[in-house]
Amino acid sequence: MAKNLLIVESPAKAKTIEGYLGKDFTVKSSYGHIRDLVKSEDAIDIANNFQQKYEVPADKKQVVSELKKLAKEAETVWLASDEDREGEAISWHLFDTLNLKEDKTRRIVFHEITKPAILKAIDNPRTIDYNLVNAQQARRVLDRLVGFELSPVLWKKVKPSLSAGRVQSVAVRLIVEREREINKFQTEAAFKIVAIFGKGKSAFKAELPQRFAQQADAEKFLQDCISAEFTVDSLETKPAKRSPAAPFTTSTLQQEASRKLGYSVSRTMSLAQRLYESGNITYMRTDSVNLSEMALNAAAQEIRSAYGEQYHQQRKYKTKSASAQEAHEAIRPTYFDRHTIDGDNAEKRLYELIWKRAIASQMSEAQFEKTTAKIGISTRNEDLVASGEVMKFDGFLKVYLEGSDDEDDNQQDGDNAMLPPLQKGQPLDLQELSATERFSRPPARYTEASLVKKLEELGIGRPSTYAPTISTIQNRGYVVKEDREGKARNYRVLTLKEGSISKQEKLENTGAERGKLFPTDIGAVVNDFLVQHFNGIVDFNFTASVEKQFDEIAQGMKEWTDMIRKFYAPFHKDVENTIETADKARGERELGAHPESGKKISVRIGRYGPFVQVGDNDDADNKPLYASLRTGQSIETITLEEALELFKLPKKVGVYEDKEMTVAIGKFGPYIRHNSAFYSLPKGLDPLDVSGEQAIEIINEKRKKDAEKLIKVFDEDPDAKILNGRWGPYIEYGKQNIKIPKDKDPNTITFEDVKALAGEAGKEPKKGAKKFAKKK
DNA sequence: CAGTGAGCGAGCTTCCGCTTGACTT
Repeated sequence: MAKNLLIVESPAKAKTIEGYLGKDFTVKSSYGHIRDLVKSEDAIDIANNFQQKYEVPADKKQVVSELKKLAKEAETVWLASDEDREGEAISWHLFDTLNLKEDKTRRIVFHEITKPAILKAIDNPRTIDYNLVNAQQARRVLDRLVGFELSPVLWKKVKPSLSAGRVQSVAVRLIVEREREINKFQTEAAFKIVAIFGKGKSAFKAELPQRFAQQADAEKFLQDCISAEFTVDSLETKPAKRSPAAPFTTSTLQQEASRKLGYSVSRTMSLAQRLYESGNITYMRTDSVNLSEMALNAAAQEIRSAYGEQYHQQRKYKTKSASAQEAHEAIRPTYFDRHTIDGDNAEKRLYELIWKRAIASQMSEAQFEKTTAKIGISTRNEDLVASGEVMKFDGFLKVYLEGSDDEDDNQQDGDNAMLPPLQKGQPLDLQELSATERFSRPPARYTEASLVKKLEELGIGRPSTYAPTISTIQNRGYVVKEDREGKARNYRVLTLKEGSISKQEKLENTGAERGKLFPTDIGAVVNDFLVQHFNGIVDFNFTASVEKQFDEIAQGMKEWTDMIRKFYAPFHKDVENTIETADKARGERELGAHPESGKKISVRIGRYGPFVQVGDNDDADNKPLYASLRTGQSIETITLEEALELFKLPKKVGVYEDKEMTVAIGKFGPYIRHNSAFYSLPKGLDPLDVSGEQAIEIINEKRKKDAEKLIKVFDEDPDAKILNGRWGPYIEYGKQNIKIPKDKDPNTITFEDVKALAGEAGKEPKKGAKKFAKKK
């Protein structure tokens, strides 16, 4: 029996540490927190100094009972959870739940999983820091109070099942406000002047630093240049350098994997988890950019042997973020000499990204020579500017260049190009001069990753919660991640070539978005409601200000119950006030009057989502008409014309086999409905233009395709079929799709098998039953 | 993927942070 039981938070960490410590130590994991506040209302006794009621959740019962048993048998129990607020609380919960004895328990901490760091920690045990534990309790209690008092207000005033919280509500607010900035953005157009000098290999570009707002001024500029002479007025060459970025934290890894590999935040995290579990990288939930001494040395050795001494430059990075708790190292490869790893493609790519970033962070800077030439125009006062860059030493760029969120492509023009040798006073030969109309751009919509970046800047959320928070706000229907098509836009180009000016009108696509976060109407209404009634909570500085107080509690300078009491009294009053006095929030907006009937047209949120209403509710003679908004439309931006369009559908287009055919637009686009079946319209076909003949054709074609997929229909029930799907045969039974088990042959399956496989859910599974099963 | 949109009422929903698997496709 091992004399010592050492408990860490993560099982992968436990395995590594066990290898360092030898036979005297059993190393186990708590799998994170082992206790939480009970779910019920009485979790916090407000009248009794915010006394909390904790319980061990069902999925942790087994962990706790195993740890209890091992703790009883051990001589000494070492609590080695992370050295931050949550980690300290985990140690305390373990101490309390496992009934540990003070004289048999040691609290130790380390920031890196290396043998010397762990041995050093064991030599320097301490006791549980109750100030830090209290800071965590304050954090936990505050979040519960805010979340569980605010959410029910939304159920009453907006819609059931909604949620609000310190973190998620600010995330939604950022997206709602960004969307409004974009909506009200006024595009400004101006003409950008670009000249091309010289021919062939010695051709280069120069730009006019200022732009012309008016076409006439741009044209005048081109006119003046017809007879002008161009000379190099000045030449300046300056050295420039670029330094590598710090190794990854959770947030920067998510951003860079999104930019360079196109991974969603949750995909990145699950891939990283696999890399961590296979021992290839250090812990992936961290806010630290710090590397251990051991890692610094290993990186140095690898850089020297792979690239040479001149490429190495030791660097220690400091965290910028004030909220960082730095319980771990930065994310780095466990072994720097592994340039690549075994695993699937996605894992490999993420590993290589992590490897390159960590290696580059210990490399020398890249050196450039930047040349700027000013080119005078004999007929004008302005100068054209040409700039070029020559790399003198690649340094860290040999392995890695950080991506950029900036999608601006015109900015980069000519920036990295090389200039031919030039001399001051040299006359230049103009090949072409163009004035192109360019437009100012609204702020960019958030991607998952850029939202994480913003939240981190605001100190809101933690590495372990960025990905879940983004899922939550999408699951609640506050935000959708979508592609949206852009719009065509005309722009003008004036070109001076061979002494004459030509004018052109060109077409470009603008505003197309891929994988961006858009607020829904319900998100906007909930946000406005919270901003109006609970401004203090959804304030961008709320978290920062409570964090400051948590820090004071952690330093023993403040009583946690005092802090919570001071917060709770006015907050609770607001809650009660709002329940009593606030109107129901529906986001209603009047669009105007119907052009023919003069009836009022309005939009608002209803039980089933945003819709348009024509006519008044209390008009007894004429019941109002309703139509749901389509994907991409919102009650904030829909116009009267667009709203009226919605009433043109669904439209009856004819009769086929004695049943009506109706064209409508659903969640997945336009479709024909016939005899309770759905048939999607082919792309490009305007749903308002579909004729009866076209509809019949579409229906028949779909039937033909379905018939090809069909393997068998059961005699006992025609709703039970075997079909050929994307991944092979499967059973369709009513609305349920069932995978064929490996031990069954699709050709010999009987109806009895189908019923057995369908199980309790049966032919028409209840909505609730399915949802429940998924949750469990 | 339709249709719906008033109001009643039972019984439910909900937070943030720390961890992994167990699910289906």
